[in-house]
Amino acid sequence: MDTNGLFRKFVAFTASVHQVKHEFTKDIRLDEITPLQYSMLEYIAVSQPVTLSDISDCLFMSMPNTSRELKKLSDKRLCEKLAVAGDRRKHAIRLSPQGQAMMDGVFGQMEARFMARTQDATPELLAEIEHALDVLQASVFYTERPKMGKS
Amino acid sequence: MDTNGLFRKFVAFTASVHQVKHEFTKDIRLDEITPLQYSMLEYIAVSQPVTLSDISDCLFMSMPNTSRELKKLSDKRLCEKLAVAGDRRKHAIRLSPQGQAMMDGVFGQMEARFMARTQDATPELLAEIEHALDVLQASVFYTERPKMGKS
DNA sequence: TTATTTTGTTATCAAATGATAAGTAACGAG
DNA sequence: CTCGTTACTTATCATTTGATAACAAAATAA
Repeated sequence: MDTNGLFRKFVAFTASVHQVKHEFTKDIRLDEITPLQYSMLEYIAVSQPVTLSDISDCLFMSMPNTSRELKKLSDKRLCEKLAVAGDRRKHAIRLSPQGQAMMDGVFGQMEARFMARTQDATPELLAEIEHALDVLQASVFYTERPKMGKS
Repeated sequence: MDTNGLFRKFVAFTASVHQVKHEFTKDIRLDEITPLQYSMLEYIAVSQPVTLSDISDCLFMSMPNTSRELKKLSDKRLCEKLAVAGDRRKHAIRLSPQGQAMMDGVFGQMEARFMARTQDATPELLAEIEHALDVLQASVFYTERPKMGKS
């Protein structure tokens, strides 16, 4: 079968995803925040609570750099480190109310742009889009299980 | 309808795509090349021939920075600038044979990883994946038409 | 022809990011 | 308790990337 053609579609597709994601977010990044810091906030927003190691693993950043950038976010009052019961080395990282408000605003803008692209879609097409997202995430764009944590 | 749920899937999906793309490419980037330069090479490989402005527009880089980084790629003999008939300001940028060989190797590695994820898929699932890529690219992940060129 | 726009270049500077070494505190095994 | 491991921090340095100003050559318009 034409697996090579499928691979080419995969390449073109990932390029489009990168580009569209960038178009959706490029002009709504507040000052006070670098692109890397934004990606950390987005990750925290979706996966909170997280640990420093989670961020480091998922964003492919070294621990020292993760620590440094997170400190800047904490200094800006955009996220908080809470002690974790049971292991005092770890911190549960969450968005602060300000950080949550900021990310709510960002996601709101993104959602508006997303809906602008889907508003003319029929219910059938919407269902198809949702199904397509599910299929691809399950079969191709799944993320390797990171080495699991403990009990 | 649950457009909000769909948007959340969109957000999770784009995050997965970024991550998987990174996992596919992180350890096959040769020395001699920075991440930004790699993204330029990948874009050139897929869209060649391109102009400097094309790269600048599609990769959201300023012209001066695009020019600088492309010069480094040219110095490394990974791409070539050819004169364009009809407009001597423009250059048709292509991969050099060395650059093409390098990108062939990179895409080969990526394809192996892609196939590792799809080798157990039935022909029906493969068809479904292909259809899903088409649907999403047409309805959500299409890129805005940049201001068109000339005649 | 002259003026304006397009396409690209060069130079310079600041900021963001990556990499490494060294250190600390808490946990867990023996 | 001691030792090794985990989770994280601090400091430092080099590289990469982004931003801006100033320029030049070719095309296009007037």
